[in-house]
Amino acid sequence: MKHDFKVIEAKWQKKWEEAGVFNAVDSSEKPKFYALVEFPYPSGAGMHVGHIKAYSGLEVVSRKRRMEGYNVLFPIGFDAFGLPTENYAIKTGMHPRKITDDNIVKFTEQLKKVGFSFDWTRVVDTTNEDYYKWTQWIFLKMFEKGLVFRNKALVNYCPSCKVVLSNEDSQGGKCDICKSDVVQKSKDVWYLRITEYSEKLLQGLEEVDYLPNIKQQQMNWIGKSTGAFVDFMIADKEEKLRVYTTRPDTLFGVTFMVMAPENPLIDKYAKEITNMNEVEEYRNVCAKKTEFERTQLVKEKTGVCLNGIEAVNPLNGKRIPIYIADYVMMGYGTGAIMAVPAHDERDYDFAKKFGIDIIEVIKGGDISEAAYTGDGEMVNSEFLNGYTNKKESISRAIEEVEKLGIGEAAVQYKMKDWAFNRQRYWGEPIPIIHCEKCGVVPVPYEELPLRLPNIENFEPGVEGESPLAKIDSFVNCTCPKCKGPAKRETDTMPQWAGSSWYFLRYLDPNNNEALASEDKINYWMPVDWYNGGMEHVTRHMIYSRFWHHFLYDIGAVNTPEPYAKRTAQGLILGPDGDKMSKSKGNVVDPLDVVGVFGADVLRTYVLFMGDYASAAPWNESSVKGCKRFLERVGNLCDIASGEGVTPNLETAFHKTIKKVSNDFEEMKFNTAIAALMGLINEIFDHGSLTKDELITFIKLLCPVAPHLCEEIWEKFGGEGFLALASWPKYDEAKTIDSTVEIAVQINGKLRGVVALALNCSKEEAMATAKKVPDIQPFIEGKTIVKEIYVPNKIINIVVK
RNA sequence: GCCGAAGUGGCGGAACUGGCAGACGCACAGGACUUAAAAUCCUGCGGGACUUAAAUCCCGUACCGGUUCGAUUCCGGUCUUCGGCACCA
Repeated sequence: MKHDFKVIEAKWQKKWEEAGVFNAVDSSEKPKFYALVEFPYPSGAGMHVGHIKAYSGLEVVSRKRRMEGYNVLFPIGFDAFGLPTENYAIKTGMHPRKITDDNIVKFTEQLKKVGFSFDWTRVVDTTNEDYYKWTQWIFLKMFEKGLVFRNKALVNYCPSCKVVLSNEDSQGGKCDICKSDVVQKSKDVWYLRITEYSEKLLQGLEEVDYLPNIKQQQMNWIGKSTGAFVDFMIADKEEKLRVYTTRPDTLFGVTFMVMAPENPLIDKYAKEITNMNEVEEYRNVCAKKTEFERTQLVKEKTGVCLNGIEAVNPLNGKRIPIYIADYVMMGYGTGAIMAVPAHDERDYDFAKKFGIDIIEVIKGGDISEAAYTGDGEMVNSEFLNGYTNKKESISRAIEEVEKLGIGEAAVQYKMKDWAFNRQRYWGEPIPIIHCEKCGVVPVPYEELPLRLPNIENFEPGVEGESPLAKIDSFVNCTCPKCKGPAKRETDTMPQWAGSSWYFLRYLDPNNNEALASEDKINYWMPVDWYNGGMEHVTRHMIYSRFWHHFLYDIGAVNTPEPYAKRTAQGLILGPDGDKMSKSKGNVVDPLDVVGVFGADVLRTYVLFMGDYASAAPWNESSVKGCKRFLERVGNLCDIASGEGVTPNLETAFHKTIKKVSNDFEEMKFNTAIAALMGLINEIFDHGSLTKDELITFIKLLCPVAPHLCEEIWEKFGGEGFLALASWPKYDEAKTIDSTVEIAVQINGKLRGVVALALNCSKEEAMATAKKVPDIQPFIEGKTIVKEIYVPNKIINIVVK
């Protein structure tokens, strides 16, 4: 039976929407299931096949859950603030509001055409003032709790976008948006103190079910290291020079100190330093380098000795020189290090170049050749001599350092505070007022939302100021504290702000009193399963976990961790195997596929094309294969008659129900679909099936190709929607064949196959195997050394 | 450099806990149907040897070695690709 996909897809999409089949209810006798996918940025280009794959995974799981009797929340929304829209506004003169609204309409239409089972009554839009009111509210709460601070700092600045970027947005020294080189610039920056949550974010990973590589990446990003602070003294001064080290047990191997060029201590002792000219010159050279140049390109060590001052090793009183060098960063640890050239490659290179002593304190290498970074016996280290266990020697060293009052055990994290402002229009205004008298004053809660003024010119200022800085009516205000004249902050929040809590708003999208009501949060949270891209693991995922931990600490949510489980889909590559991109011209438009083959085929293909978590290239021919499969499913209607079970197919059906049920849970959609293809091949080989079996088949396929399956369900008199019908059950006993074909090996080589009764005895199995004609020549006249029989698996006869 | 994942036919990919490697799909080849093509259906399809054919045998999961009756799977080493981090003390 042929089904016109254009007709049936439109028909069922309309019916589902009218009946509200996929609308979640906020309390229910049923168990709840909250499935979350990363909401799209509504770009002008429209949907990408990548979106389809990203949403299809939990789409299938959500549909299965509904059929299993869960109350499912599977929402969608739009993460709509951001630079591409603003840049488009600058180019075309259109207002970002208009662009965003148009794009949201377009995306909504496109998503609906694919038949996703989203709850369309809960759509959120981060640029809606009723939404960003609460983004601003969270910011003010953080401000209140001291997690927001302002600092003049060298920041990553993109000269092309004219915008300050966070470390996360400038990975590799390139602007995440336009890919131009990022430069360092001194700016007033608003920071969120995410570092306050480093340990919580790390610990939290232990309770959640994330894919191991996701956890690993987050751990690397947080970058915890344990060690100690140690105070060296500057010789003849009352000045401590504190360093951080992971190997306090190598203190006796310290032969010099290095400070970051920016270290303010240098200025303090400028008078003492006899070669200050040289020092200043070096500092200037360093300041011109970008972070990228400093960390990526420079392998040759450079630096300058601070003549006139020296440091003192607190354990043995030795005087050692102090250098400045750009291989030491101001932003990590204390901005100064103790150098142990014998056991650190960087210190070794530096010492060799500057002719500094190298003292071995760990045996095992040849320090005349290279730094030795392995383990070994401690030497030349007084009370540490003889230790061979690194852990023990470190804790002994820390013990001593603490006893002498010259330092303490310490922990450091690589993660830095979150630079939170952007000099842009299309973002949430930062609700802060600058008053000459009162300083920085938060906008009172009751004045939220602080609305974006309606403006016409979106160009940033020449110095990179926000376009809002030009709007006097926005800038000029009265101070909430002293009622005197004051000025508003004109920077806006970064794109990541709105997405840091959106999953809470889905629970209660129209609430005017709170982010979401307590009851709804308690009912729905945490998200049971979150799926998205690997590219968001170190940004969106870290940020939103941070916000959620904070909301938990102020009692606004019920759990510290927002997501119980996190998975990720792999990219869809272009047909040429390269990443899809406009410039390469290898982009596949999902709507083209829907137009030619239909949504069911598109959905089936993106799930069948390969392992869900891996990247796979698009292949038009393979799409046709999925089309053929669905047509064959339609053809099943012609050969379905009668009720009950077909004896020859019974085991195949039970096996398939089991496989599909399990595979969907493990996101192994490709093998689940393969199993259904295998089953349909068997059915056609057999020539007929019962109506009951057909219903089972379409129930299993429904999460993947719901339109076709609903249509068949209706034709065969199904009541209500197939989307809400019961998920098929299998009988474990019936998934097993009564006879098994097992391989017979001689000396581990396959020589024949034998059919045996299930769980048959070893004697019987061996006797049967030895009678097989293929086997006989191999055992005739030989001595049987060993007989191996693994029931239902294998027979192996070892002969000599 | 460090951390993680992976390497299987012409292609995308299967293979439970160590037990018949290549499921399923694509491509390709042959056949049926057709005036013809498309579509559909049937058959074959890792490489090699031998053979009219059937059958049979050998090799084969990046490479080298090991453990085992038996290894794509476990262990040691090497190479390659991808992702992340990176002068982080």
